[in-house]
Amino acid sequence: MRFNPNNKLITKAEFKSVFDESFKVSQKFLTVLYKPNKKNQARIGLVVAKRSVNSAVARNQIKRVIRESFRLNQEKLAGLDIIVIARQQCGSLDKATLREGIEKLWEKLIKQYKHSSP
RNA sequence: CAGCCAGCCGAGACAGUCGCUGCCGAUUAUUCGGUGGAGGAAAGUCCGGGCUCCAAGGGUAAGGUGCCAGGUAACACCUGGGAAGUGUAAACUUACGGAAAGUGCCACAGAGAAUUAGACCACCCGCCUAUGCGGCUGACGCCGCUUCGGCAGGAAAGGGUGAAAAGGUGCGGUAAGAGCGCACCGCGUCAUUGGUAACAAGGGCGGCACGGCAAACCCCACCUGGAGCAAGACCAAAUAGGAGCUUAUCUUGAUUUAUCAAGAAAAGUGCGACCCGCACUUAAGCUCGGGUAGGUCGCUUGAGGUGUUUGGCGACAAACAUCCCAGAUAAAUGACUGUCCACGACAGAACCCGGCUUAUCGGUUGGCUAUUUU
Repeated sequence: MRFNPNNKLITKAEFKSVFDESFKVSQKFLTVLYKPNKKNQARIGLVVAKRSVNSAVARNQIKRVIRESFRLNQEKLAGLDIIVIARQQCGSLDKATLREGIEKLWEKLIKQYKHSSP
């Protein structure tokens, strides 16, 4: 399974459309916004604010873990535009906990999505 | 063993699987193969440059640097030297120009704090009063000494205050003292010698004048135009209207009723600190095409690295040979599994260099110093 530029949200407009009208799933460290995109692949955008995670190394780490997890799970998420927002305590987590967290969120998201649009 | 200085290395090592990205090649329209892919600080953005765009002139302001010589593209950096200070030493530290141009400040304490400094205690001479003792006298008294107090002086040596009390130590000197005199030290000044210089050395002269603060204003010398890659250049949807050129405004009066004469200006913009000064714009007509989203370039071959030789105490420079070593753009350089060990710090390029500063675990190399022991 590959991870292409096609799988990314790039422009301001794309981000804005998801922020404006979306469904939300969250837990303590992460928030996920999603919106159907009428395509047969998933697209992801990452938001890790400098305000919430101070260290650049930690920011990179978070993005890499989430992107890797998305790559492995993208087939299940096909047809959605997704934005993952890191919350404040995220910088203190280790990789394993973070991966576990994001995987649980994917499951929760899929459940909610299928329930809302049968 | 204790310490000082200088340097080097590291997402701990190896293997496998799955990915991301620049370039090259093939295939061709999305894949495959090869190859490259974070740091010593990539950080703070504190200095100095390159590069890009903007800037008509004059003046003012503001800021920076500050022992000397050199290095450098340049510097607030580096090297060598001087001076002062710290340390037994190796070494380390220093905003290290001017207080004899002017202004200002020197709290508290203290008697007195900066230009004739300053008598609180204690010291000394004199005079007066009192007390005691001694001597002389028949007596009144007189004289000498002691102690206490007062008055008028002398004196900057002692005590005390303070960050600092107006050269220091010693001897002489004196009523007590004092550069009052002398010796040495310090200071000032004059030339000499050594050094490119900062400065140093010894010498002559001067009894000493010139307190500290310039990280207070200030003076002197030198330097600085502004903004930054979201710079800037090019291509270019939807929507919305921009730029250039030509003619000019208002009030009053006169008449030939669309002409003449006189008077009067305002606001904004630009010259990215301010002032002066200057230029342009406002309404109408004509002509012509640009800008936003997004994309491409800028974007990595450079004051480049490595090696050798030569010059120089050194920073560094020159010559020759050789190498190409991240270039992303919501932003790549990663994830998982296994084995082993000393169980892994600080931390992520964003136009590029040279420095400084700050963060930081562990390993390792070389040189040097002191003490103890042999």
